[in-house]
Order: sequence, then structure tokens, then C-alpha cells
Amino acid sequence: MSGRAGAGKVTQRQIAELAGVSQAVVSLVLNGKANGVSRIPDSTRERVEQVIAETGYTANAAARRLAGVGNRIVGVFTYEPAFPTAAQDFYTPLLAGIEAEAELLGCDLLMFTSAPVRAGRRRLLHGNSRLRLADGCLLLGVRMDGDELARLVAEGFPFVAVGRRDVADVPYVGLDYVAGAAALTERVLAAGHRSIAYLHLEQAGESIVDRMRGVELGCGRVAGSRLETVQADDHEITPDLLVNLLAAGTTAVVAETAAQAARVCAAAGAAGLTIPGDLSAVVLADPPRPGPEAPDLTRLSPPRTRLGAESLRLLGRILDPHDDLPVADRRTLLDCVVVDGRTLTAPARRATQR
Amino acid sequence: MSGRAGAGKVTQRQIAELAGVSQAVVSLVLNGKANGVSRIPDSTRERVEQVIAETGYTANAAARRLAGVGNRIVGVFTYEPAFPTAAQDFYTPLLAGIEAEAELLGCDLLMFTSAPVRAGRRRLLHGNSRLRLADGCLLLGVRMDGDELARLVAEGFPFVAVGRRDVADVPYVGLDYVAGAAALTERVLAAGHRSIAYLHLEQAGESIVDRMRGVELGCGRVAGSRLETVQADDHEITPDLLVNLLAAGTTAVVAETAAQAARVCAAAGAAGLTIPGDLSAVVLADPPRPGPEAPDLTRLSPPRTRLGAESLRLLGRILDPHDDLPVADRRTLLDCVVVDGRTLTAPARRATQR
DNA sequence: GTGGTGCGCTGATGCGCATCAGCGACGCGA
DNA sequence: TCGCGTCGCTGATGCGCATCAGCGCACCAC
Repeated sequence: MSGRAGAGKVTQRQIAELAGVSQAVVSLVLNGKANGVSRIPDSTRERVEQVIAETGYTANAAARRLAGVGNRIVGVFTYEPAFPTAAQDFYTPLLAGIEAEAELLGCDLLMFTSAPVRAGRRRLLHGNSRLRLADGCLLLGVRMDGDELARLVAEGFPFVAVGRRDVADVPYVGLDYVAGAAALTERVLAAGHRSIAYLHLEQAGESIVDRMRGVELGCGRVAGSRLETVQADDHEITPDLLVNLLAAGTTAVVAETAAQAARVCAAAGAAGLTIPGDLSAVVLADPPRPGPEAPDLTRLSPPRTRLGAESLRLLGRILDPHDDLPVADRRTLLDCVVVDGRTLTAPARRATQR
Repeated sequence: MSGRAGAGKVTQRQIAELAGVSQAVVSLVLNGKANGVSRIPDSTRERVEQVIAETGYTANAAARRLAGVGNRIVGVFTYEPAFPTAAQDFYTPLLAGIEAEAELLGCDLLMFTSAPVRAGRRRLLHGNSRLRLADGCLLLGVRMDGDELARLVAEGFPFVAVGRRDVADVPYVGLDYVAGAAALTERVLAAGHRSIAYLHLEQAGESIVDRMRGVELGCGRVAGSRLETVQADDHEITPDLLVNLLAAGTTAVVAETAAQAARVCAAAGAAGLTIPGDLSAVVLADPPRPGPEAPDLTRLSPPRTRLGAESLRLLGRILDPHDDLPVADRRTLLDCVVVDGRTLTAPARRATQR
């Protein structure tokens, strides 16, 4: 996969010869500088434009880029081990938002599908990364490489992280998981639950930490509430686990991911438990597909499509030299709304206070 | 959105100074030409590599491209008025296949989300298209611009159309709708139906034509069969339409699109008709989501994910100078399989021959 | 000592474009 | 007529890289 494209392509020099001017004039006309530094009379300008139209000239973006102009290309990179194809529900709404906003802004998207995997994560800054082809870049992924982020900051390469980041000076648009998880947890407590189990994953990305903090925060606001955090991958969520939790007094489960919530529902069914009759269950994410088959979970709904769009919009502002972006605006958190489903009611038996 | 990226970026010249050699040597080492045209002793090579590693050098892809080397970037363009975001079910599997293959081939994808719309279609070759940045390009869309295709062919720009094209010398990977539609139609006829209605759209793209031809071909193979073609957009598929078709002797409906098939099912329900009891129904496409809610339609299943992957693979071979691709391989059609569902049985009443 | 040879490296060039100093021509006032 | 400014345009330069002719040197054969 190499080779040269466009053997018969038209260059500014050819335009210039046809129009009887120099290449510089063609460039000036093309870039609308005809009335600025140099002034080009209408007669000449129109003649050049005529030839441009006739030949169907298309600028060589590589040359423009090399000459120092932006090319309205935004890179999209993800740190997950495989590039998130559309099949993976987590990224689908994100990419949809990014694409829609890109069309709005009139810029192209360069998807770095080629990034090599090292140490379980994909690398952005490898030997011949095409990163520098783009004006800026969006970074996706639960866990990012702090060193690479710092390096990009140091080099002054414009980028925006999708999701909150702890690294200094990293611009991001994230989701306010702390407030959202706290609100959902409070809703659980308001329903009368006092003993809650939080099922979470092992990973240590910022969004994971934020969710955990939010749940703890929500519990902390209500006296007499008890929170048990349980690290459990999907396959570890068994009927036995739920039975044990119930035996320990737990009346409500907060799951971190939609997959975990699905496992909770399945395990409950297998254990002969009903939701929310025997156990309330809520989750901090949207189900993959809000179809009729999935139980109508009470949940936190993170606006992922908007997250994608807002991230690209922020990058657009960073790249706009006319936009004097306040530092405070370089970091934003979007609100998550609590969606009422049918899996949260008042606790049934012993745990109620009567 | 402009501005320059990478103020502090490392160039080959800097590497050269640090290593005490010339820029040319750095280039030679980087490109593995150290044993070819020029020979570089290991001592020098290792010294240069050392500096490269220390500085974390990343090549400027724009410069490489300008200097005439491929950059392993493949453009993805669609002629539909809006770039197909992941939400649109038609393109989702296609893009998934393309992305997966891109990761396999180790190339990046440049999505031309910025293309302007003119005359109802998006334009690939506009003033400052970033097309020339890519080594080659994949073209999607039901209807393409024949002039643009011819122009690309004339310029020698490497590209592959996703879907069969009538334009001369256009390489493509398509779906064998003719054979597939014929096979499905034959299956309908084999079930005993002799009076079939084909519901199709107005558009005139190659794939539409192929499906029509396939249905006609299938009917033509069975003596005594009758085919009625009905151009009907989704909203024109009403209970009345089905009732009229039945009254005219039709016992089976072949729908072109999944949306049409869904409308047929809905209209049948509204008219008090059962499928396949009163009317058999088959469709030449997969349903958007093969979930439990959709009726289990007998249908043609076009391998869209594979279509995307094979298209990119073909482009990869075209771009590979070592691959002496036979002309015949530049155009391929993939087989569609017939999937047996529950919406095709023998005709119920009058139309049977007994 | 002379001619020959190959190794290791450098300098120069061009890719297509943006940018700007500056040149020639022309007009105008003195 | 001369000086000076303005208009319209051109030539030169650099962006970062790949490529190659060719230079200087050491070494060898004769």
C-alpha cells in the first residue's frame, strides 16, 4: 500500500501558465488575498478563476499543510485495544455526535485505525503516526497514557480529551459522573433504602473513579446509610452473590455498567428473586439498546452523543485563532440525567424502618 | 479552525545535528535504506536510532506525502446528502467492515465529512478537497456521480466503489443482487406462488436496477408466473394497497427494502391479514436490527460487513505496487444468501393450482 | 607511484503551496 | 524633466522529507 496518486493532477503552476500569470498570483486568488497584501485587478482575477473552474483544480492538502496552513482535518484516536467499530455500542453514539458536528463545522475526520498496540493500549505517538497531518485531535478511551497527554501539551499540539482527565492543562469535555451518581444514589436512598451495594469494575480511569466518588458522596449525605462496594466483573455477578448481599441486609444494587446491570437481572431471575420486589437495581449507564426486551432500568443517562459533539466543538474553538477562549471554558462537564424506570421501589422487608 | 500544530516538533534536521550526521542519513536510516542504495555502518545507524528514540521523533506525514511516498491513509466518501453517522443502520455494518479491515491493513481512514452538497448529492472533487491527502479512496452511496468517477479514472487516482458501477474502468466490490434476487424469487415460485408483486423504490442506482432484474430473471425461469412491479415509497404501502393486490390475485409480495417490508407487515395487520397465512412476504435486505421484535422475514441477506472489508482489501491490492492485480479481479460481486424465515409458505386459496 | 575501486557520507534538488520583498511601469506633482 | 508613490505582478524562499549523483578517503593491485 503505497504508490502515488493523481498522475495527471493539476497544479497551481499549470493554472498559472494557462492564465499567463505566475504561480503566486494563482495562490493569492485562491486564498482570497486578492485585496489584501497584494491587490489583483478583477480582470486578472476573473481570468484565473476561469481557468481554475475549467481545469477543476483541487489543491494538494499535503502541500498546504506543509506550507503552514490548517487543513480542517481533525484526528480521532482511541486508547482501547481495538478501534471502536460501529458495532460496539459504547462508542456508537460518541462517534455519531462527532461526525454530525464535523459535518456542521465542515471538517474531515482522520480515524487513527492503524495505531499499534503496546502494553495493552494503543499508541498515538509512534514512529510514523499521521497525527501531524491533522490540525487537532480528539482522544477517546477509558484510560489514556498520561505521558502522551503531557507530551502533546508540551508540544502545543491542539487536542481535546473526551472525558475528564487528571493530567494538568489537558482540555476536555466530560460527563459529570460525580453529581450524576450522587443524584441517583440519593434517589435510591429517598426510596427508603439504607443498605446499598455498589458493583464496580477494577479499572482505574477517571470516569470510574468519578462514579465511585459520586455514589459515596450520595450515601454520605444521608445519615444511617450503609454502602458496600463490590468489585465484580460481569461473570462474577452470580445468583449466589445476590443472595449473599440480600442476606447481609442489602436492599438495592447500584451497577456501574449496563453489562453488569444485565447480569444482575439475569442472576436475580436465576435466584428466584424479582426486581424490584426483592431487590431494587439501578445503573450508572444507558443500556446498549433501549429496546422492549431490556428491563426498564432506573438509571443515569450520560449524553454520549452530545459529549462527542461538544468535544469537537471545543476543539474547533481551540483551533480558531479569532476565538479567545477563556481558560475556564477549556474544561467542561456535561450533566447526566436520572431516568426513572421500573427497577427502583421502596425496600420490601426487613431493611425498611418501621 | 486553522493554526499550526506542533510548535516544538522534532525534525530530521534536528536529529541529524544531534547525531552529527546529515539529514539525508537520518532519512535513510528511518526508511530502512541503510543497506540499499547507500550503505550505513551499524555504528552510525545505531547512533541515529538512539537519538530518534530519545527525541521521540514523529515523521511529518504531510511532508512524506509531498515527497511522493504513500502514507497509508484511505479516504472514505459517501454520496448521500449527509454523512452516514453510525445511527443509520444501512451504513453501520459497512463502516464496521471497513474499520476492521483498516486495522488489519494498518492504515488510517479519512472520513470526508466536510464535502459540500450540490444538486442533492455531496461532491468529492471540490475546491479544497482533502482527497489528495489519501493514497486511495472508498466511495459509498446508492447513486454516484458518473463524471466524478470518470475523472478519477482519468487522473489515475486509486479508488474502489462499494457496490457495482456501470461506469467504465471503475473498480468495485458489489453484491450479486441479480443472482440473489433471482434465487429468492425462485424460492417464492417454488412454494407455489404464481402471481407476485414487487415493491420497489423510484431511485435509479445500479443496485436498485440489479434487484429488479434479479426478480424479473427469477420469474422468467418459471412458466406461467406473473410479476407486477409496484413503485411504492414507504408511506404508500397501505392496507388498501395490499387488499387490492390480493384482489388482483397476488399471493406473495417481494419488498426491496427492510423499511418497505416492515410497512407491509404493519399494513397487513391493519387490514386484518395474516402473514404468511393470507399473503407471503419476502424482502431483499436484512432488517435493521435482527431483534426478537421484528418478524422473522424470509429474505436475502447481503453481507454488508464483508462488503466493506473486501472493498478496502481490493483498494489495498490496487495500491500495492508488488501486487500485479489481474484486471478481472478489479471487479467482484459477493454472494447474498437466502435466509429462511416464517413469512413464506404455499399460497392459501385460489392461486394454487389444483 | 599510479590508476582503480568501493565505502560512507553529504549537498542539492524537487514535491506543491503560501508568503513577501521588491521590481518595472505608470501617473502625478513640482 | 525629475522625484516619488502606487499598482500589478514576479521571483525567491521555506515548510519536512526522499532520493541520488557524486565527493573524499582508504585501500589494493600493479
